[in-house]
Amino acid sequence: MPGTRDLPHPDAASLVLTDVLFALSDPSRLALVRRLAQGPLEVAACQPTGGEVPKSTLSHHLKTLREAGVIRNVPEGRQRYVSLRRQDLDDRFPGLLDAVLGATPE
Amino acid sequence: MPGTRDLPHPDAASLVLTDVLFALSDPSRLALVRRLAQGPLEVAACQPTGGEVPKSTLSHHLKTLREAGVIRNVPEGRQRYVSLRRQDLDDRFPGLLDAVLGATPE
DNA sequence: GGCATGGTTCGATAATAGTTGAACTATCGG
DNA sequence: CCGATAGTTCAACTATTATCGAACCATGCC
Repeated sequence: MPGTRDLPHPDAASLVLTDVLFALSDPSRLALVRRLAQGPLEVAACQPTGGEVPKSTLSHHLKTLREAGVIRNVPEGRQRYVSLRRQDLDDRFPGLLDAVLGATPE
Repeated sequence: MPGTRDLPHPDAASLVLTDVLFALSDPSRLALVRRLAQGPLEVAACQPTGGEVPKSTLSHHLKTLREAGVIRNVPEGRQRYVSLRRQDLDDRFPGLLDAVLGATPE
């Protein structure tokens, strides 16, 4: 029975602001979100540019972002696609994502 | 020599996004920021409505917000005035504060 | 089936953050 | 000067979060 690999995602209406802010408050997670703003990535491609991070560490950050409702993580064949829940975030917290992504890096 | 009671505040240009997001990611701190959006308060008035919190705990939260550049905390006679650094935040991270304050509480 | 691939989950440990009482500092009113 | 007031800082403890190896689980290909 396929589909057992689906991970739980909060639905758009129940996103909690402080959870989202916390998920975005980590520099490595925020950097990933910026990259996801340009399009979905498979998990392996979520590695920070330059440095290698253990799979388990990366997976943990993905979990934090997913449980806050910032990203979606769906199985696709042997891999998984990670994408930004842009529309859901915009619906729930209008302007928030734009403000975060629009801020100058430093 | 008065003025020794001044606490350090980061200047507007050097605010760090992840620090601001982290400071706002705590429910009790965010609740305080919402109240400060309506005007400055003395520290004693920063107590959460209803429950009493030890002074040291409140002071710690104020420190987190101040060091992130979210609030200003200035001595005024025997007390201190706490205010939201709205203009500085708007300059540095346009739209962020509005999005956070505009979000429906739940 | 057997095995490599792509990832999550578990468990342990290290690091960071929150909570609080007590000590301390500064100011104002007698 | 003395005491009360308004808050910060310190130090100790607890709780949450981050990191990472190892175990585990599906999937796809041979």
